[in-house]
Amino acid sequence: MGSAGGTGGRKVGRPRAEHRPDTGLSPRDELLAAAAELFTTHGYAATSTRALADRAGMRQASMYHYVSGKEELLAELLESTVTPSLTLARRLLADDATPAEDRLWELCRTDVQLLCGGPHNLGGLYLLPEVRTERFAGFHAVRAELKDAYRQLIAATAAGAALAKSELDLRTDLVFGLIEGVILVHRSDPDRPVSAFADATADAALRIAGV
Amino acid sequence: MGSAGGTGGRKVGRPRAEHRPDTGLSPRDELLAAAAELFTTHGYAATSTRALADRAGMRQASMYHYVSGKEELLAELLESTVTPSLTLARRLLADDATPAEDRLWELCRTDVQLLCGGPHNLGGLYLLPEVRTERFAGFHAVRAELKDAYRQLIAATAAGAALAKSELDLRTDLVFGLIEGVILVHRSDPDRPVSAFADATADAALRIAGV
DNA sequence: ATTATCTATAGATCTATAGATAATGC
DNA sequence: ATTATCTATAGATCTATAGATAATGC
Repeated sequence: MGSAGGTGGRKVGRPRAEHRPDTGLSPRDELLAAAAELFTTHGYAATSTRALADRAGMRQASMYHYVSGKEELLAELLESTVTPSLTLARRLLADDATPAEDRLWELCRTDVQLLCGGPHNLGGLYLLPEVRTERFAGFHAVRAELKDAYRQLIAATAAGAALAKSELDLRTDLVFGLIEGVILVHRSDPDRPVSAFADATADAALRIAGV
Repeated sequence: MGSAGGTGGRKVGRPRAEHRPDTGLSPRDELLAAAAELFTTHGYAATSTRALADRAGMRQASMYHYVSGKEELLAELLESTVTPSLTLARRLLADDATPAEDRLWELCRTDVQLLCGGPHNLGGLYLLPEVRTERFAGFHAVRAELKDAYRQLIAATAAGAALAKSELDLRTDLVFGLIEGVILVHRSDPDRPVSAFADATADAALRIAGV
C-alpha cells in the first residue's frame, strides 16, 4: 500500500511498452475511465478488451492483472452512477422536516444533475442491453431501491396521499421514466447548460406527479 | 415473382436443412423478425449472423442471399418503427381544423401506442449505441423530422405561441424525451395495458408542454 | 523476492465468400 | 436453366492463460 503517494516517481514492475503522460490515476482507474468512454460511445459488446487496454495505455493482457474482464468494469461503473443518487434519496426520505414536494423536487433535480453532469454520458450506461443480465443484479437492486424512494416521496405529497396503488405506480413510473429518459434528451443536445436543464426537468417531474 | 401466393406448397431451390412449420413469412421477413427479437433482447453487436440465421431457420451463409448483413436488418427495423409516427405527424400538421393541443395529444398518444405496441420492444431499438453511427443516417433524418413536428405543434398551442426559441426547444426536448423514454417505462412493466398507459403519457406530455 | 508489466499464443468465435447441390420450370 | 439453399472454409478477430522480463525492495 501507499503507492499512490509519490510525485509520480519510481515504480515497481516492468515499465509499460508505451510511455504516456502520467494521468495520476491508478491503473485500475485508468481502465475504468477507458471503459466509461468506450462503453458509452460504442457500447459494451462492441468494445474489445484490446480497445480498453489500449485506451488505458497498457497491453491487452495486462488488463487481467487488475480486473477479471469487461463485466467487472461495467458492474462497477453502473453502481457508481446510481449510488450517489441513492445516498441522497435515503437522506431525503429521513428528513421529515421538509415538505415532500420540496424533497421530491430536490431528488429529481440532483438526479438529473448527476446523470448528465459527468464527462461521458455515464448515466446512459444502463441503456445498454447487456445490463439486463442477471450478472448486474447488484445494480438492479440499488436502482430498485432508488425507484422506491421516488414512490414514497410521491405518496407523501398532498396530491399523492389520495392515490390508489395502481395510480401511484403509474405516476412513479412516469416520473422515474422522465428522469432516466433525461439521458436521451441530454444526448441530443449535450451543450445545454445542465443546471438550468435539471431545474426544468424537476419542474416537469412535479407536474407529472400531479403536485 | 408470385411465389407468395400458394398454399405453402412446392418451392423452388434446395430445401432447408432444418424443417420447421411454415411461418407464412418470406425468408427476408423471417430474418427481420429474428433481428427484431434478438437485437431488442441481446443488442446489436452481441447478436451474431449465426444466431440470426438460426432463429430464422436457415444456415448462417444463406442469410447473405437476402441481406448484405446485420446492418441492413437494423436499418430497416429502425425506419419501420419511426415511419408510421411520421406519417401521422404530417397528417396532423396539415389538419388546421383541429386545435393544436388536441393534435399534440393525439400524436403523443399514438406514438406511445406504436412504440409500446409491438411484440418485441421494437421502439427500444434506437437506444442501441450502434444506432448513433452515420450508417443509420436515414433513420436519423426521419426521426429529426418527427421531432420537428412535435416542435411545430407545441409552438402552435396557445401556451406555445409566447415562448422564446430556447424555451420552445427545451419544452420540445422534454416532451420528445418523455415519449421516447416511455420505452424504458414500458420495459420495466411490460404487462401494463398499453392503451391506458398511452393516454396517461399523453396527458403528462401536455402538462410538460405547459398546455 | 516481489511486482507490474510484457510477448506469445491456443482456442473460440465471427463474417463473408466460393462453390456444390437439390429442388422446380420449361 | 434457374433458384434457394447447403457445406466448407479463409481470414480476421477476440478472450484468457502461460510464461518471460525489467523494474524496485531488502
